[in-house]
Amino acid sequence: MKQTPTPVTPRSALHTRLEELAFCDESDFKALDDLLMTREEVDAGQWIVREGEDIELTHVVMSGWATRYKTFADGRRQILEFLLPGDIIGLYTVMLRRADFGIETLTPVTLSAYPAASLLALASRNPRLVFALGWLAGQGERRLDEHVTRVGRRGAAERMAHLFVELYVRLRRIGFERGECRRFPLTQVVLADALGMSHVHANRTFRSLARDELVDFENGCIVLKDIMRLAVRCRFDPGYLEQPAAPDDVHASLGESA
Amino acid sequence: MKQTPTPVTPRSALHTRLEELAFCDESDFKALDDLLMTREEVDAGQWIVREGEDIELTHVVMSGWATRYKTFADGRRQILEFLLPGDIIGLYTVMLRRADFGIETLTPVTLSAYPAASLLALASRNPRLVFALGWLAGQGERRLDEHVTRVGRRGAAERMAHLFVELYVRLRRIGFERGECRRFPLTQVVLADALGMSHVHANRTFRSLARDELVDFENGCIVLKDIMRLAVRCRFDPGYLEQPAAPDDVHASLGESA
DNA sequence: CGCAGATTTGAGATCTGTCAAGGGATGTGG
DNA sequence: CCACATCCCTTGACAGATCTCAAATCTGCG
Repeated sequence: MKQTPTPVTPRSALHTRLEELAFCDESDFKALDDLLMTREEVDAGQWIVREGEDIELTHVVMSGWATRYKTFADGRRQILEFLLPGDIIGLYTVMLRRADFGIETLTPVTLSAYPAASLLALASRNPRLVFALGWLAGQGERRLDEHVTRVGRRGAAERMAHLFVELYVRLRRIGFERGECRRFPLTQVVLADALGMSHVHANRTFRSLARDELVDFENGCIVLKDIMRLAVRCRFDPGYLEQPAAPDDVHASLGESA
Repeated sequence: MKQTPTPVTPRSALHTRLEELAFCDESDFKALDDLLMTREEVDAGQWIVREGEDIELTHVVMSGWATRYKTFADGRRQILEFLLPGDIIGLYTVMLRRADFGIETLTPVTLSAYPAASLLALASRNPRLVFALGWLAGQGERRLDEHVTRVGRRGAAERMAHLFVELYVRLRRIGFERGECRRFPLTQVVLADALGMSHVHANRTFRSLARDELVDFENGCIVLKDIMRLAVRCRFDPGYLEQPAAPDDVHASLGESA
């Protein structure tokens, strides 16, 4: 019988995502494991990265929830994305050195980290793995694209429903079971900062969804009650979360060099 | 006397940006030139990439303006970013194969393109160049971050002013002269789609800025009249556009393998 | 218990969207 | 050359969405 103290065992979320790509072989996964030897536990509500800080390590979320955000001098805040297990923080922020965003945990979080140069060293020995990580970065950028359209072109209820469905799909994909992928440790203030609205309006919008029995609030957690209807409500198109395989010529090119 | 038919000679914008990085040597630039041999002229208002289309080539904008955007079935549209000379379209969209965004020209555009596998082949011979391109991708992601906060957390006038200043800074950086970097070939509908507001409100907001003599509309072009006051109006912080050098360990690591 | 943080609700002000209409510039065909 | 269509900018009026201010409730915690 397996002993899994956390819902998702460390590293498995990242493995799960890369396995879907069907691109890396055993030596790649081995190299990844070697890269991610370190483990760090962080409490909820803590900073992982401070805005404006120089970054020397690339972090990988192994378990827990975090947010990446920007703040204004006057206190306004915009959450750029939610970081879930298997997400890499600033794959090339390392190249840029300075982070102009902050990272804060929403729950206790387990992190791994590696220095930028390690990844570069890996490039010559495990090019497919480096490519796969770049592919993860590409997925992150697509989600950011969708976040722009969500905030820019959707009404409040549609916007909130859309975020909920995205989070649900992402959680499912990394192996969370039926119950766990519907429970979000999100405060309504956090929700408001992610969706670009006031916390008062976030509450009203949430209440409205709750009246329609699409969501509920239990024990400080947001709970999705009817994902299908939520998806319909916001005309959710999962295209931007899909994980297509790499083109053949890329396969060929990396196959040689491996 | 130089013969320069276009304000920015082909390829120079990309060169200019990479030179600022002070990271690539002559052999890298040579490899870049070889990569970007093709040239394609596209009229204004044309598609370069259609939404949902499979992409097999990575495009680089050599001259002209284009937009990257997403549309909804009901006609709503959100512009994700403006593409200027030296910008690379979907550096790793190639990895993801399918583009879930469209690219459309605002002016006549000159493009270069190369197949994804070429870049991978380059990785072993010119790792610094590939790194530098990734660094450009990182800058793009930062701009997208800022776009999210702009749309999510700024009022209409502040939002518009902020976009204007960003475009100004980007144009300056790639070598446009004083006059040229203040003239934008933007329709107010385009502005509205970028800023996430209705075209009517975009017009009112623009008029309001024009009344304050911050901008003007001449000959179908938006013209910035007072950049300093625009920057003050939106508390513009250029941090996210800065181009820090790569960390030392990255230098060291790539120096060896070159 | 008392505090701190989170949710919830109301009321009024403000912002923004929609609908509608007019004007100016440009291009096309007769 | 004119008539006409098209595209874009502009404005007004009104409806609706959203923000701010304010206050009440609730919950977990020391």
